[in-house]
This record gives sequence, structure tokens and C-alpha cells, in this order.
Amino acid sequence: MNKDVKEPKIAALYSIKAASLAAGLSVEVLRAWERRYGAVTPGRDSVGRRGYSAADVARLRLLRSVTEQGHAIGRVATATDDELEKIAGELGGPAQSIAARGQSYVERAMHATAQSDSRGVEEVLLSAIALLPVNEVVHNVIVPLVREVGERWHAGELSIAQEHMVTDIVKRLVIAASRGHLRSSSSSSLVLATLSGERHEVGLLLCNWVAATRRHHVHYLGADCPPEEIARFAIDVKARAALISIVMPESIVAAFAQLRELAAALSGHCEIWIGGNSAGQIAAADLPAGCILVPGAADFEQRLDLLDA
Amino acid sequence: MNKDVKEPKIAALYSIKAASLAAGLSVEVLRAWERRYGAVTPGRDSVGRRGYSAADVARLRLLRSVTEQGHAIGRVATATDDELEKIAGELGGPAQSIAARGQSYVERAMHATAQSDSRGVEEVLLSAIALLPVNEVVHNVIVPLVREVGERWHAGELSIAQEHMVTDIVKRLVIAASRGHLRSSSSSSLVLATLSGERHEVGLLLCNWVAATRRHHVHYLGADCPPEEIARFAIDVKARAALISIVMPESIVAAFAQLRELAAALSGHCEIWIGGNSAGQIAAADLPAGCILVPGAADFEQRLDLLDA
DNA sequence: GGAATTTTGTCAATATGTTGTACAGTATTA
DNA sequence: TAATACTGTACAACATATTGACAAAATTCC
Repeated sequence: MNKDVKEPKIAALYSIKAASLAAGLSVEVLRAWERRYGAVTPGRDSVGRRGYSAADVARLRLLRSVTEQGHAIGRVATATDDELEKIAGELGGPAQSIAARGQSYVERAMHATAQSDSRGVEEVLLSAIALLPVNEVVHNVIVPLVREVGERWHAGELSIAQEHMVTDIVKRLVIAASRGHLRSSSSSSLVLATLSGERHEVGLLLCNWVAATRRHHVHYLGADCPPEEIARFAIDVKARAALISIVMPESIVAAFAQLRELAAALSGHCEIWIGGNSAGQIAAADLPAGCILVPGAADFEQRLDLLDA
Repeated sequence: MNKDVKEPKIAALYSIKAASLAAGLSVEVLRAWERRYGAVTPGRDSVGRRGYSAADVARLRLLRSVTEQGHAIGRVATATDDELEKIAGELGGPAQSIAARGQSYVERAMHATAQSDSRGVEEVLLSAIALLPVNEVVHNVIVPLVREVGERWHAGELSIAQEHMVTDIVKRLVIAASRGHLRSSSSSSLVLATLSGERHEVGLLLCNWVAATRRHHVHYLGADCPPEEIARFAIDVKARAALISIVMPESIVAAFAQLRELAAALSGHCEIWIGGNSAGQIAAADLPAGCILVPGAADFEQRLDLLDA
């Protein structure tokens, strides 16, 4: 720090070699940095040999850490120690990529899953929920986790019980988190459901959560709903839209038949949004009137925003 | 951050490489976005090399997050930071004061408590955890909630069972959230406990959570610990500090006696931090050597930061 | 629905500035 | 004499800037 104040007698002086070892920088680098940028200005003894103070060494270590993070020495060499510490401290925080943050949660959740440690899975997910924004949790933790669990189950690496354990925990957490949110006073309300024969519910849950965090009024009907019930409910609550998630229906033909029935019943009442993994493979033209494709999460959020506007 | 006006103090010391690493975008993308859309306009040094400020880097991260969600860079490149944050989903609701946001959660949690609706309490708390930053949840939701539950119980408006219900839920959630967090690789570890005769544990739990979110390694001993056990444990794990929470001990005299015992046992090993509601009323001079008062949450966070440095 | 167009990430070529390392020659000390 | 350190010079490896180009993907248009 304040190297200006010299204490030649007291200060423990490092020779350039000692400073080099202590800071993890070569002797040549130490001299080069001093000569070119004045990064540190050690004292000199009677014949001109350098004597580094502990503060000098600390600063050198800081500089090393900062340059290893990609900063050019020429740019940071004259920064104050405070600035350097600030930059160096950003390593574990914001400097970590967003996807990487999610990834480590997924890894740990998978680890707990492999050991059938339901409490472990819950702890990891809860932490992710506490620390990351909702969107990030959805995109970078829950979706990858559920997908990987599904894949491992298909590959025979996880049992069906383990797969259920994870989806149950996800469901429970997401439902609870969604329900506790403030409801908007606005009248725009949504109905979420999957059609009969479609049991994949996680995507729908996440939509519920995202909508809830945006203070939309959501009616969650869940999986395996007959179209006439969805229609009746949507009309009852004057829904602005009904989101139907199609991931892996028992029969595509049956799903389309149900969609047509739903579209007929809701015609003039509210929009029908088609989401889920399979929505990307459906041609918009094949859909009944009044249906809108919402293949990705981003599309869904965009639609939500449009409802407000 | 539209600090159109220059802030000569804030050095633009991120080289393009450092900015690339920090934002998680390739240097080519950084240049392309600047050239094509003027997404960010870093300063230039004397020979024309870019120098990104911390604000620039933050904006780049935001842009990355937004584009990863499917938005085209060309459409969002010139949006203000505020707009970007909204898009990024960092909670788009109407600007509500921070305290007010917490308050409505407290109200709804109290409502559920009054009806002995444990699931309702859990849903509200989980939602708060999902939507608000950890600090805010602690200060504006959990602390006021626990306090109000305590007051209502004293006033005879709530049963002891209801009071237990709330504290149990809080404990469960906070413990789970704390445990799931990433551990720091740093060696600085903490021990948290209350002394014998002190059963108020919620404050300690919240400290645990806050420390965990900062990636400190925390050993949670819980309430009602004899000082010799605390000391033994702290020495075993080479703790940097032992946080003792004092809220409402059965006997002040006994508490001081235990503190002295603890201080003697830990002398030279680690610091002792005294927190909790009663810490504010203790005079620093009355404490044994090696003890430090940490009366408020802010003091605690500050101490944590110092451990890293 | 398919063709045309725009968008966007990536790369190459070239030129310049930066940085770690090495070496030569000298000086001091033990 | 051996060991350490100093100064100055030199240079190869590296980082960066600019321009132009290109292919894949997304979007728009007919």
C-alpha cells in the first residue's frame, strides 16, 4: 500500500529473489514491471540493490492474480491497491459465467440423484432458487437437470424411482414457489394444462412459475386434462389465454383432435398457446384457428409481456 | 449506467481479453457488437486499444444473458441497461420499494400462520426466496416475520404451536438453502453456535445462510452449546472465527461466564464474534479479550468480507 | 412453403504495440 | 572465486485493431 512511507530499519526487506519466490513472479518480470510501469518501487540499499517490503510483495501478488485473469499488466500496473483488490475479488463472483453457475448446481443435483439422496437434491435446488434469478434457475438448472435425468434413465443409469424422485421434488418446489407469489390485480389470467394422454408436466410447471413471478394470475390445471374441461374452465375464469404443453403425447393424431375440439370450444373466448418440446416440430398451418405456437421459453415470456401491453 | 458524463476516476482498465473472460463472450463478438450496433463503446488508450469499464462489462454480461434467452442482438444492442435488466427477468414488476416488497410477504405469511396453514407459510417464504435477493429475504421477510410471530405469541394472539410451526419452517428452508450452496475453496471457515441456556436459533441460521451464499465454509453447531464443545470444534476445524449469538439467555451472568471460558480456550486460535439482539447492549470493554461485537447484520457481512482479504 | 434477404458468429490477412525472457557486461560481497 | 544483483539491449511470442469475407441461422417476402 502506501509505499511512500518508508521504514527502512523496521520493514522486513525482501531481496529481489525472495520477493520473486514470495510473489510467484520471475526476477526478470519484477525488474521489467518496475522499469516499464513503475508497478512497484522497492527501496534500494547503499549500493543500489532492491529491497521489497511486505506491502510490495502483497501488491505483486495482487498484480499476478489480476494479470492471470486476463488483464494486461500495462493497464493495471499503476492502479491503486484498492482497485486491484476489487478486480481480483471479482473472480469468484460476477466473473463466473452464468451458464457455469447453473452447471455446478446441475452436477451436484445429479450426484445427489445418483445416490437417491432426496434431501440433497432439494437442498441444491433450493440454493439455486435462493441465489439465482428465476429465469436462470429455469433455463440453466431445472431444464438441464430434468433432461439429464431423463437421458440417464433411458440409458439405464438411473432407476425410474430416482427419476420420479427428482421430478417430484421439482414439482413440489416449483408449485410452492409459484403459489406464494403476489397476484397481479390485473385481470389478465392464464390457464395452463396438458391434453389427455400427455403426462409431461415439468415444462408446464416452469411456465407457471415464470408467469407467477411476473404476477400474472395463473390457473394450473396440470397434466392429462380433457379438452372440454380446459375449455369450460378457461371460459369460467375469463382467461386471456390457455397454454397447452405438448411434449410427447401418446398419439399425435389424438392430440390434434383434442386441439381442434379445444379450439372450437374456445373460439372467440381466448387464445390457445401451444408450447412444449414438440411445438417446434408443428407447422403453424396445421393448427386450428386461434392457436399460436410458442415453441420456446423466450416466446412464452414475450407473449406474457404482450398480454400486459 | 448511462453516465454519459465521464467519470475520470473510474479507470477503464479491462482489456478486451479481460472483458471477454469476464463477460463470457469471445473477443470477436465484442468487436462485432461494437462495430455493428455500438452495443458498448469502450474507451481507447493512446494507441487505440479498447479499455472497458466495469459498467461496460456488466452491460456485456447483461447482453449475453438476454441474447441467450433468444433475443436478437440487433434488437437489444441499443437498449438501456434498465430495459435490459427488465428483459433479463431480474423481476419486471412495477417499481415497488424494497421494504414494501418484503412487507407483503410478511403479511401473507402471518395470515397463513394465523390459520395454522403450514403449507401456505412455506409457499410464501419459498416465493420470497425465489424472487428477492438473499439479503432482502433475511432483513425484510424472515426477521420481521419471526419477530412479529414472537410478539403475537406474547400477546396471546398466536399459540405456541403456531410459533413453532413458523420457526420450524424457517429453519428447514434456511438450513436446506445453506447446505446446498457451493463451498469456497478458501480455507477460511466459521463456527456458529449459541451458548448453553440460549435457545434462540433463527438469527444464527440466517447468519449461516448469508455466510453460505458468500461461499464461506460454515460449521453450524446450533443452539445450546457448552463453551468447551464450541472451542474444541473450532480448534479442530481451524476456524477463523466463532460466531456466538446472544439473544435472550437464561442468565446474563452465566452467559458472560461461558464467554470467558470460551475466550480462554480459543485464545490465539480464532476470533470470537458476538452477535444477536443483545449484542448491541453489551459494552465492548466488558468482553473478554479476543471477543468482537458484531451487533448488526451489516457488521457481520463486513466481518465476512474482511476474512477474505 | 420455399426463395430471397438479413442477421450474426467466426475467421483470415495484415499491421502494430506489448510483454516475458534471455543475454552481455559490470559491480558488490562473502 | 562464486554468488547475487544491476543496467541496458534484444527479440520472439503474444495481444490487439481493422477490414473484408463467409456460412449458418433466422427472418422476411412472395
